[in-house]
Amino acid sequence: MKIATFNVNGIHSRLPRLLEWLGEAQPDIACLQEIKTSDDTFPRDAIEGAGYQAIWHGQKGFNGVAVLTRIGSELVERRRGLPGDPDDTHSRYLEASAHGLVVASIYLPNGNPQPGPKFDYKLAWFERLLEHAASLYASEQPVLLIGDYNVVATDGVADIYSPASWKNDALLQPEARAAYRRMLGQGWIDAIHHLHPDKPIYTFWDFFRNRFGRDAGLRIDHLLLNAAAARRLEQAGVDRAVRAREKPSDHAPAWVVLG
DNA sequence: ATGTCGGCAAAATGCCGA
Repeated sequence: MKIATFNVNGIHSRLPRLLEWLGEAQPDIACLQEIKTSDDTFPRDAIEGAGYQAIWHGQKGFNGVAVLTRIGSELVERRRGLPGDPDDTHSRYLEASAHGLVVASIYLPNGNPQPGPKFDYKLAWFERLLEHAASLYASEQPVLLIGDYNVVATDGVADIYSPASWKNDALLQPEARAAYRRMLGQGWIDAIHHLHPDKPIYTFWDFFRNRFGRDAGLRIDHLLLNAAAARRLEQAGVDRAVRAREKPSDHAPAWVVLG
């Protein structure tokens, strides 16, 4: 069973790349982020043409998350949006049951510039995620919280090519890292780190300054597994070739295989 | 400070968010 996450950075512009990747990678479940579309303009027909059904939580112009599974398999929405703030208008969380798993597509706020209200929102959103994640962790069902966490866990080369030019960025700030560590402290396993602890396996390369060409990448898309899911973890990786194609997203798909 | 994208409003360029 293959479960993937892909920040597409605009599902309309990225549709050729997305369909091509679905055909090649054949994930059983795919979580998408930054679909940047209203609910009524989600490209359902094109995705069905590739053999996938979807649920989505859209938003005009920004954010937006989706969960895809193969047509005919289980896909039941459990929750859209995190509890804890009824005034939050951003579409950043979508949780589903699929293939006997609980899976959530997560688009954590970027938080730049920091300090400031956007960084405060990032930390407040993270607190809501932590609270909800604690209740999910204890599930006897396998649970996967996967997506763009917008956090570089450490300054190590497995997480970032070089922290120097990012040291003031929201993705590296101690408060964001502390929140991510608290997720791990609940017991969640960071699948890529767990299977490849010392290897640079980046998921994002900024469009600026030829950063993909120089492999100046960051690992910010994470697949967090509860104990029931981690017991079944067999493989984890990143489809970095997708980032090298024409009109790519700035992220590459990341995935796990569960037995 | 700078660079490059996607998407939007609204007239084709400037804005925001990343």
